[in-house]
Amino acid sequence: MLLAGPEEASPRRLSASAWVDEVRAHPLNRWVWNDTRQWYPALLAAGVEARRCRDLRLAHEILRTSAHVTEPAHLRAAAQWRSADADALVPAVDAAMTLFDLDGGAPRGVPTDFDEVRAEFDRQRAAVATAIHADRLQLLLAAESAGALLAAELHAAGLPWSRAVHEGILDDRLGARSSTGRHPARVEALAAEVRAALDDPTASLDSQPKLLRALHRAGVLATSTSRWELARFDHPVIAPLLAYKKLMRLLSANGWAWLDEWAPDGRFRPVYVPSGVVTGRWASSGGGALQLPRDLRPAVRADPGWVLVVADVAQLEPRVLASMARDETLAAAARGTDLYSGIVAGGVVTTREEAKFAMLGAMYGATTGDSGRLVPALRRAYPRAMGLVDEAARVGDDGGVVTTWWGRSSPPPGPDWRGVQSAAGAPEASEADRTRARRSARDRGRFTRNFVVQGTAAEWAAAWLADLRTQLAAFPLVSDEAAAPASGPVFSRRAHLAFFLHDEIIVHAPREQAEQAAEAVRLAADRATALLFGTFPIDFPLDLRIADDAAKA
DNA sequence: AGTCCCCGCGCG
DNA sequence: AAAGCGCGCGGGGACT
Repeated sequence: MLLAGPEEASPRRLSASAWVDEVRAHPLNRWVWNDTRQWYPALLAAGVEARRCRDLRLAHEILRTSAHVTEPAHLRAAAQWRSADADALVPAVDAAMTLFDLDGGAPRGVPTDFDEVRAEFDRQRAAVATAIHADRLQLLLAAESAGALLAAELHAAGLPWSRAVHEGILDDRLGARSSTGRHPARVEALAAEVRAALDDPTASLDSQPKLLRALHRAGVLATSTSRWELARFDHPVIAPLLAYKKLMRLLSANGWAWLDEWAPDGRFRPVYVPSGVVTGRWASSGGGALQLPRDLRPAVRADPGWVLVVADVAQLEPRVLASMARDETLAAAARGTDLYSGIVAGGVVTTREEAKFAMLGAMYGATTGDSGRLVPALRRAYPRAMGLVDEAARVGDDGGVVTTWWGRSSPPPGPDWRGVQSAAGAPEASEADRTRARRSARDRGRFTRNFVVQGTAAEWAAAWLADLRTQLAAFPLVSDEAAAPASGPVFSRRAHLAFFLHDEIIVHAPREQAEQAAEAVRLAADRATALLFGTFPIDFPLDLRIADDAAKA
């Protein structure tokens, strides 16, 4: 059951087939539905695109907790719309789903009943109407919903993936694949080297406790087996062991098994989870889409006659911070392409690396080490920007809630956190109680410090994506297959988004649309900046290239 | 056999 | 080299 139609008109009930016809006839309408994941994959498979929507499930989550919503009581009472309660019931995106299911499938997840869907839409409109910064919340809900559409489209499109290139990298790095169930040749050779250096022919290298004991027996008194700690030791076992660990990582995370499971047909199709992170960042599920190793990027390869437009934003988070805080000094340092060089040019620190670690330290809450040591210099140079994150940390430390530019609020502290704090305040509290409470308050302060920046950066990225997606939807189809019966996503015949990772996008484009797509990417970034920050003088420069593969320069 | 947690490492 | 934020995943091991 769907609630459909432009929001100005009165909602109507539609059968699935009537709805498909309706979407085709009125592509510019905004469709309101309970949960994009429940309907859109099947529609895409049927060759139907939705241009705009309101995803009530995602919007509910934002509005229920936003500090800018002054009257949340009705929304909060509608617990059936909470994702956390409903998610366990939502079928996997890839579940065999046909258009018949749209009418007859057993309803699961958030409510599908027409009247309940309409009631939730009304609750949300009322909540926004009385909210502070209602205009920003509207933008957030629109961007969030566009993200929901895009997530389904990205999955349907897939990231073009060359099995041959991937296999070539594996052969090159790991050596020949064993046919006898053993590790590949180079991995086996390194394992033998490690065991020889340990003088322990049966040492187990893949079990952390066993490896640590074997190292101790050989005189390497490490406390962990992490790469950073092992690298400090001067012992013949270290070099082959680190090499072994590196190769084993490639083998287990992105080896032949990964290739067979996640890119069997020349497309990598992760499940994207918009707002899967509390800050509003996307998460992903399956295949490790958010952790594709740099070394494997050459395997991302455009189809014949197509190219990739690969673009990322340079230093997105510090630029967002400067804009939120209206810090014109930091914004001036950010002018041009490299914010960190701008900080050095301002005489704040002496090297680009120092500028980078100081800025990361300021946004993450570093207190010790080189990073923590450099933060005070930044605080002196950019009091407005640093004041914003310091204040966010103070609020979190104090048990409060912080909110992004467009109105997404951090979760309030849970009962465990409050329990630790109140225990430390009791008369009989021990020093250990107070220490634990201070540490937990600081931990939360670092979280809220980062939340406002990471969350607003996610909003900038969402605005960028939504604008770009709309632009690309107007590109002409390039093949003459339009006359053929619809099958598969329509957008696979024109430039379309194929990947998104926090501050980076990949567009897969027919060669003749490449320049136009690249221009759309740039224009979308400029519009996103204006949409969030108006006329504040800040640059969000893109690193953009058009290439056959996505290898980093 | 299934479930949970830890460790380590990949990404932004 | 830097230890500060947010994730997902695979492997091992402890437990039921």
